[in-house]
Amino acid sequence: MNETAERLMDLAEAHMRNGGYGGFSFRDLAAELGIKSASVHHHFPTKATLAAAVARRYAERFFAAVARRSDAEDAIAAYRSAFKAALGRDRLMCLFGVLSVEAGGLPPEVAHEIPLFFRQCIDDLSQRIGGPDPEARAFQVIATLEGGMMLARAYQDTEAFDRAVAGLV
Amino acid sequence: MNETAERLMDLAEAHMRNGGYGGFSFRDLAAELGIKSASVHHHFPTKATLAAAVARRYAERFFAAVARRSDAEDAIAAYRSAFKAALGRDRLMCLFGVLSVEAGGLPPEVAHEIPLFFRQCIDDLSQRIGGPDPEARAFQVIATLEGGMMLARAYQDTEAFDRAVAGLV
DNA sequence: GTCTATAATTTGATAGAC
DNA sequence: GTCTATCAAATTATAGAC
Repeated sequence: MNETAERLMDLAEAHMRNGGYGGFSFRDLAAELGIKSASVHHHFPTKATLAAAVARRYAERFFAAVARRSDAEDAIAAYRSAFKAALGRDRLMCLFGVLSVEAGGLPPEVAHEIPLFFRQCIDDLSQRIGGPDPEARAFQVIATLEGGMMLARAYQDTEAFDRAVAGLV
Repeated sequence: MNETAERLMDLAEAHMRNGGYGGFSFRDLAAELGIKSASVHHHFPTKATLAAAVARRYAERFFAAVARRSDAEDAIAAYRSAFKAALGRDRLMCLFGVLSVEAGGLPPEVAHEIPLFFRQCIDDLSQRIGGPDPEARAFQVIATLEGGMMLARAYQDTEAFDRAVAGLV
């Protein structure tokens, strides 16, 4: 993977997680990188291709982060930490949270990635936690974390996330 | 309020809750109504004006529905019912959930409405529920409900919402 | 790998007739 | 209140030179 291609994915990811799929254009990315939009098409033939690649990379990194944290924390705490880290200082939304709500207007190639991410979240988390109905609990945990990110954006305050997810562990 | 204007708001709301603010154009609305896009501008001068009006109407209706349900249910159950009703058969997202994740790319006029809705949710719910820290609990409930809607969209299955929110009451 | 140039389409919006 | 006509800008994407 080329370094320019990776920088393009970084920029596209940040834009999508802040303003959605329709919130940026190839010209935006090009301008921010100091090249022309035609050059962006050299790395990613279409916007859908780019977005799908960004989604796959996001999922890969996310699950690697969760696995890394699972050494020191229990599973729910690991997911909570991973979501909190994704929120970060800029209060960026989870990429797949964005894609879910915009799903009805996305190219099929991009929408295709959405259930893959959430199924892996639920499956992985279900297997790691105990209790009477681990799958239902996993749904609740992921929902609360995604909703917590949303509230942090609505309030423009990371503390809204902390309040929303404090009761999880 | 004109009947055509209201139909335009209905269409715009459905589009936004399915594909986001960028997921429709004035021409789309006009075609679905059998008129021309220039006529849409007669009712709403700009797209931002229309979206802000839709947001205010959505909030008004939502809180009216919650209040109606609060006669027969406790507060958390009333909010859960209202969110479930909003999700409906078409698995439409909560409008303000959509706007929150897209906030970074919205006209200020539209983004302005976002915290108003969530503050009213949290304030109202906090006042109605008991427990040691009702505000933190309200954050958790709203987050779980919004995230539950998101999961229902991701799975294309309303039952994902039910599983996510089952443990709330 | 980047550029210039450009095509084809869509978009938000306006002017003015009926 | 709706229409025709139109505009200016933006968008995705392609062709071909360097």
